[in-house]
Amino acid sequence: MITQEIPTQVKHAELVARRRRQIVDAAVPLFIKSGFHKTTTRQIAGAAGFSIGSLYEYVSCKEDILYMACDAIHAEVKQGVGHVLARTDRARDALAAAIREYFLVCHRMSDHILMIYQETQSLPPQWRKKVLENEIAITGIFVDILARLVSSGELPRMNDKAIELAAHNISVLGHMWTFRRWFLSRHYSIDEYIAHQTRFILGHK
Amino acid sequence: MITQEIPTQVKHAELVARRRRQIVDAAVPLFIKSGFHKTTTRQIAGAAGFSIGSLYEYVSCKEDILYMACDAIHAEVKQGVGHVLARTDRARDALAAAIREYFLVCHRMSDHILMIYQETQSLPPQWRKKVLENEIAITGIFVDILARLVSSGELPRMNDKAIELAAHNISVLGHMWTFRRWFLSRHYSIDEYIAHQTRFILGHK
DNA sequence: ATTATCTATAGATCTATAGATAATGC
DNA sequence: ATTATCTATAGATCTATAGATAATGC
Repeated sequence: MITQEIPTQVKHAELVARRRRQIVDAAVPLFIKSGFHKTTTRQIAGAAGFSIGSLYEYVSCKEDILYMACDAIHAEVKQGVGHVLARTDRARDALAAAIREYFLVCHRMSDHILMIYQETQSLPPQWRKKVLENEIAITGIFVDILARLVSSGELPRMNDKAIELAAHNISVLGHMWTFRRWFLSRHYSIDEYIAHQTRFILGHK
Repeated sequence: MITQEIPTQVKHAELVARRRRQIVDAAVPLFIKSGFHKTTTRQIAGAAGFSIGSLYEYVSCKEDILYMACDAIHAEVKQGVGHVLARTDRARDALAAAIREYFLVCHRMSDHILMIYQETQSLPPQWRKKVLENEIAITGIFVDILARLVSSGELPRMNDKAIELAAHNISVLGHMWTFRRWFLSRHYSIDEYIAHQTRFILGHK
């Protein structure tokens, strides 16, 4: 949880968590709309329903807010995809199902994922590192699925490096829907996109 | 050429072109290092070797500089890949060769391509549109190659939508090397990356 | 004379904090 | 009393331009 990582003078821990949630909920749409740099701390405080002074009781700088926003988005993506792993399905279709689930999450959270692509650079190194680790963790879900299917013989043999790269490819092809959406959505529905990309990933069969 | 699109009071056209090239050459490394918003117009003018006053004789606003920078980068990418098309090779290897050439351009221009991903949002709509059109033009190169190979029977039949999406995938998997480089380059050399991705794209054969 | 460049600054922000006020809980 | 919130603002920028100066070409 973010709450532990950013210092605050406020004692009541549950209040800190609540206010920070308010801050994130206020900030994300603003960052999506105007970008990090053009969004002011006053706007965020206003949208969250308190004053600029109070805002700074819960964060130490504007960058903290961006980090909390990125972290919350990644948490939601993880949660959206995570329950796919729960199904201990070993069928080859398990991969297609996981891809579908993940791509639908990317579709639903298109603006949010795009925002992370655009603003990660604005994070201080320590926060950026954490955000990139989250990205790896999400890719890791696909590494697991692929490895399982390969070892059970549902997918052709691949070495670890090939598996890892395939997992990155799946991650990125999901993101592609978000950062090329301005083009893709004019030519493909999300279902068409998923169908085509699944075929592409599984080897044009 | 950019030169025609941005108004200026300066008469001598060749001077305008030269100064704008200076501006772009000065701005790109600064944008890469600090991002668009944290780079000041003064820094750019200074790095270009003239004053802030002169800078504004050649651009009407800071965003113009970003647009010129993105445009110059895309021109270089196009040029780097374009000469692949010149070879009217119809062998199946033509695709592998084109992928290789393109991925090497992405490798060489890693920082530049990443910068475009991060800063396109900061462009005014009219400039953003042009930058995205450039992106489509580059993808178009792969559409052409794929279409040619399909129609000559070197690649299995695919409908137009599948071809177009495959071309986008190639473009984006090249970009992936730039925006996941912090991870990928620790695990794969660019040659390994190209080898794996070529196999992935051509269908895991 | 005309054109290009420079210096100095107007004007507009925006982040982060200090100090004052309001709300809470023992 | 202690804790949380608010108001007001210090301090630091930064973009873009106006007006003065230097360079160029007929």
